[in-house]
Amino acid sequence: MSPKVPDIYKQHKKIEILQAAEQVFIRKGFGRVTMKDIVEQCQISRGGVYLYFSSTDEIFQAILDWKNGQPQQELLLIYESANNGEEALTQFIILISTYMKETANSLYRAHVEFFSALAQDDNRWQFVQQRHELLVNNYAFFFQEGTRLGYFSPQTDLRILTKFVLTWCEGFSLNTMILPMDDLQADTQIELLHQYLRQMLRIPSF
Amino acid sequence: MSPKVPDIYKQHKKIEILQAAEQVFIRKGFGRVTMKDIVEQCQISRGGVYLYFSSTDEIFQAILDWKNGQPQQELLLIYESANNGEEALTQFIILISTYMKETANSLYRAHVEFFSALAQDDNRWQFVQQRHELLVNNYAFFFQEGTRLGYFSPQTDLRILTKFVLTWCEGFSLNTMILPMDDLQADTQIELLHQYLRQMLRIPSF
Amino acid sequence: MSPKVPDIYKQHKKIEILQAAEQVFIRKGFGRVTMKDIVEQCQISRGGVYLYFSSTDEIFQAILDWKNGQPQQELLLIYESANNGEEALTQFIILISTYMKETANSLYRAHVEFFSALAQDDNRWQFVQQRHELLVNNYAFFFQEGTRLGYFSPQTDLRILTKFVLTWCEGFSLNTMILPMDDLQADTQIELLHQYLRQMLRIPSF
Amino acid sequence: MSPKVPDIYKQHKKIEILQAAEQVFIRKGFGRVTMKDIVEQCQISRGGVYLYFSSTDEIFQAILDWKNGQPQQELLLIYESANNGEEALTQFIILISTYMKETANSLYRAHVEFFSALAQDDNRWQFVQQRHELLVNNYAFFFQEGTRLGYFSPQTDLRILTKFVLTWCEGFSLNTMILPMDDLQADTQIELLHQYLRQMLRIPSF
DNA sequence: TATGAATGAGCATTCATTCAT
DNA sequence: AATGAATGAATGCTCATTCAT
Repeated sequence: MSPKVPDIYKQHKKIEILQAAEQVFIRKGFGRVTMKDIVEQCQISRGGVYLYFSSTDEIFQAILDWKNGQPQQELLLIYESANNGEEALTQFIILISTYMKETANSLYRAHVEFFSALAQDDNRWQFVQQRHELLVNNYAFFFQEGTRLGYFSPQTDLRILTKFVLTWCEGFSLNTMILPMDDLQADTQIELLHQYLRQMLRIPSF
Repeated sequence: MSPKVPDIYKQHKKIEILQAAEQVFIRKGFGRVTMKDIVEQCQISRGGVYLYFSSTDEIFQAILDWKNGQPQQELLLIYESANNGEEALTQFIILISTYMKETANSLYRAHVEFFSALAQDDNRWQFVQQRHELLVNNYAFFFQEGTRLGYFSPQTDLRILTKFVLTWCEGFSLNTMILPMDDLQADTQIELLHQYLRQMLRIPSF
Repeated sequence: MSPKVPDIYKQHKKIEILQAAEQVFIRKGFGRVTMKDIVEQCQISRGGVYLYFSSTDEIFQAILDWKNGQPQQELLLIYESANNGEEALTQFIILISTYMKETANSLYRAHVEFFSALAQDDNRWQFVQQRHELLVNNYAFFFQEGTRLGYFSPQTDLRILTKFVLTWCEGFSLNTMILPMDDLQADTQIELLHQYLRQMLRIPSF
Repeated sequence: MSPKVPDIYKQHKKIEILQAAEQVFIRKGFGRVTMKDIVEQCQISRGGVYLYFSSTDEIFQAILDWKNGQPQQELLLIYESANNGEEALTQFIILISTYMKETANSLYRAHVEFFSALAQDDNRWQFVQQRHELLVNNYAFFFQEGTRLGYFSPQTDLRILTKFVLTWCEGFSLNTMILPMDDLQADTQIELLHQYLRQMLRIPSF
């Protein structure tokens, strides 16, 4: 009756499956992925996968949870190398533009498909919303920390500014999926964002 | 020799199907829609629908084409009622915020799902890209017209500004699908956009 | 009540359909032919064809009947140019080898498919058998006529010899469909048949 | 790691399906057979059959392959009981006439339909041709063996004679499908073949 | 725990046939 | 007589899910 196999083993097996499944989702998006795809990538039997997860939905969500457990530390590392607001902001811009440009070959495609396919009565909206909340907190903290360090003198509420920026980033990521970089004029757009933030954060000249 | 039933009839029938299908796509998104759903909504027989369209993909694309055939005239109507740049911009903001807030219950969800599910070797990317191009042209024309009328004195390239704004709008629409308006702080974000545009278009004070 | 359109018109229309359908059957064989194929080839409406025939089966059979109405006169024409048994037999061999080699691109393929697909309880076996009977009669008559003319001195019953020859021809036609002429060694085989007949008909030397 | 269910099991299951399918093909010919028919005859689920074969075509071809794997040994067994050419030839005639008379209730019908329905661009012609080649080799070997044993003194190339005989047999099999034995005068025709072979093989009188 | 053969519900698609015009 | 849009039964095929081993 008592579990013979310790939870740690189960956890390990689960992660093994998630890693394999992630590759599938990156490759095929969300909706076209079948259990067969995942099973084949895992090198585990059909029934085996079902012992741990009972649908592609569940697996995908588990991947997102798992990834959330590895929060972006990179943002705050900026302050270890930047000596002033200008430098910090520049590094910030470089960082997020790197993220955004990767979307075409990342889990992002599947992610967008996943929640745009969510039925309105689905009970996973909460999950999606919490994820978004975490993201906002993470980014807002970057600006707050910059302000605390005297790098930024924001002329507006930082949380709302963060949301504004993330909204733009969301759109940019989406467009990255659709358009060639040229059509998007990616770098010029990013430069506009850079200017905007420089101004909104009223970075002291020096 | 001449067709008893003119092409206009076929066109009408097609549109009948598209209208029904649109309801289905709004309700269920893109990927979960089956021909059966559409057939049932149409009140036409299985074979009847196949007479006009041969897949959900084709129907969805036809809906987008059909909608594209009714381009947004509203943007340019603004200049018929607005007396100065400030008024024009305000009306512009109101208009797009209306559009964006509607996304949750519109075809937008299905649209996002449609292209995020597009396989990389799909030959419909071109279609999606052309659609985007049209949108950019449409919006850019609004700003150009405002400039020609002396309402705006843009301090930056209008086309790139348009893209920047549309990028943000894309993100906003997406977030509208995910988040309750409150979490999104929709109006406050829109206000930020308003300020940004007011400044970038250097609307002359009066 | 009385027919406004004379039968002659109906006949003409029927033959129009049969001619078109024959092309389809030659191109596609029997089983893969749909009413749509025939309708498209005819340039007549779907319903129009149904006024005259109600299935592909019926059409195919009508084609065979129609063709049967044009019996092979060529066999007997041989006696108008041949001056002796040897010449008659040679012309006979040339004639049938021509027929048989044509099978790949003729109605023969469809014909074989048609009756091999005939269900055992089908009431069209009789039709097929009558057709075969006609064929035997036609060929037997050639040999009888040759005998009457003193060209042949058959050492066996002519009717059974005819059947034997036709059996071989049937197999040869079939193989023509399957094999390249080279593999079949067509001409060498035909030469064997020639020799066999020369002997069985005991063509007087001269 | 090692498969719990060995390949032998899969092979067995395949053969189970083929046996059931063969009954269906014998009963219905080739073209009218649906997967549903085969599924029902197998007493296996729809998906179950698809696990092993993905179309009726594939199944039919597998049946032919499987049958080919059991080559006709009977021909050569003749030489174990026959004491001279006359006896060998007589047994040969009896054997093939038995084969040919069975065609009406055998797979032959389906076989004829199968290849007469083959589209010209089909890649299975090769398969059909190889099958024919095998058949020729098999029969030719019989005559060669008889010659080696001194039973036959052929006055013509044995391979071409084999082809000639097989051509006739093909036609006879076909006619067996179409005609009642009486109309065909089967035994009399076979007697003609017997005489012909006796002569061509110049069986030494004794 | 783990396996993978088997299941069968469910959707896509075709096509002979009808019928209002 | 002729049309061709419309029908819906029938089939092919896939895939999530189960279960005996």
